[in-house]
Amino acid sequence: MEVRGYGQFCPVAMASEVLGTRWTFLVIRELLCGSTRFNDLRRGLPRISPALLSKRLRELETLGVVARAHDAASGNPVYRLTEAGEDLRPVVMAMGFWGQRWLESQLSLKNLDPSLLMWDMRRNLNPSPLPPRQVTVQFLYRDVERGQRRWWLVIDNKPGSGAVDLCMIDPGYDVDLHVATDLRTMTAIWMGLMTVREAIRDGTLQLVGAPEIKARMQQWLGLSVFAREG
Amino acid sequence: MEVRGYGQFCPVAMASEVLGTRWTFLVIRELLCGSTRFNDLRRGLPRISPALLSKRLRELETLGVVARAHDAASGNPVYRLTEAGEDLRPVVMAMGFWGQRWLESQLSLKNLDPSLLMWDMRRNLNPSPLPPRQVTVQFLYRDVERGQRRWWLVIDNKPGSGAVDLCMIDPGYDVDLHVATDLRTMTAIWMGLMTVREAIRDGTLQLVGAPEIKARMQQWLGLSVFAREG
DNA sequence: CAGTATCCGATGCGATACTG
DNA sequence: CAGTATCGCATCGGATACTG
Repeated sequence: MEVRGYGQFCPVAMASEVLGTRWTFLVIRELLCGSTRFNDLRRGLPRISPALLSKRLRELETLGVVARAHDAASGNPVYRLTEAGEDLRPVVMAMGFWGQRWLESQLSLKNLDPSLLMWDMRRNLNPSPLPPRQVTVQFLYRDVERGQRRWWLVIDNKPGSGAVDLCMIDPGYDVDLHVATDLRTMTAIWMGLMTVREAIRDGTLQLVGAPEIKARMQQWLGLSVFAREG
Repeated sequence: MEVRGYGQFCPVAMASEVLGTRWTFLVIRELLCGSTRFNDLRRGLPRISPALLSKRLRELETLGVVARAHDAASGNPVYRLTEAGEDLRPVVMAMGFWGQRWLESQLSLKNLDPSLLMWDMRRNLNPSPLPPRQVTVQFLYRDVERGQRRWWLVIDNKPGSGAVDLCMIDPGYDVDLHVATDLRTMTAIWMGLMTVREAIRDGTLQLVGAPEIKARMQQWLGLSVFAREG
């Protein structure tokens, strides 16, 4: 049971463990979230083997859910959802809300993973509440092993941009905000199980840095899409 | 690929073939439709082996989706959905609508099965447009092998009742309406892909019998829950 | 970067038979 | 009626290594 898990805290993953063909819903979720390249998909699904990902993509292609193409510029293969694939969004969302509501307490916080959390945060971050310049936020997970303890989000928020980079090695920029917490707390916030304010009051989250960035963390931190109604 | 099919025309089955753990969504569908006993479930899932059904029920029980109890009167085991299980309805419906929309043309009409169709019709039949007395409708599928060619629905529509019986052997009552068609046509009507009126006009469906029952067939024939929006 | 190739143990699951 | 027991093949899928 344990060995076969997806190692993900995402509610879709938890629902899929019993209901779904292995990895299939998660591949679709990654595509729905906007990943298009093979190794981007692998990044969102760290435990999938390349052989199986390839197989799943071919199956979904046969089913008419995925279309394989080549990027005009780079010539790299890209995978996109067809209209039928996009239409699976309600199914995946329904699974996610159900998992969030009914499986969260059992599984969510047993499948912590800093890289998936940070990768999701990078993807959903909302730069608009941030000042219109480059912003660097450092995350320190006190309870995580040395190699994955520190992360940097570098948000290029100059007007017209909005790109977010995720680094595991110090990018060298001045840090605008230091976030220190434990992985479980940050994941719970991300899942909408608690708020930034509550975590600060509990003493499980500390913020040091620019007050205007600190104050709006709950806003620029885009929450998991399943966090709202859960 | 063919041997592993569910042999069902239900859109949930078609969607499950690729997306779901084998049989799991269909077991849930049966429970959502109101089956509670082991052999009722088997009836709605003719190709499942008893061992696998048993296994799935135990898995769903572990997951908190199904609760096993004993019928007070008979002492027989009954399986019911918990609140979490009922809450899967949106997921199953989303899968069904998706399957209906995107997989229907490929698969629906390749998985014809008279017993499943009649069993579904029995379950969803709406007696209220029928006269308030016992009504017997005979179905004749011209293209089906002798053993499954003829079916009778006996609707006890006396005030306060509403029970529907399905027979494969002549119950001996006077038949109020004779329906003669082919299996594909009747399935298409059931799926909402065509109407009774259209089938009559095409000449693929003939009705002989009481005019008031004939005229309201589209009404008393409750359609598949996926027929509406598809 | 984007996959294939190969291996092999684990399991999934269908078929059949049997039991309280 | 409501399952369990057993068998055995097929496939699934993880790990690892390799290729254009």
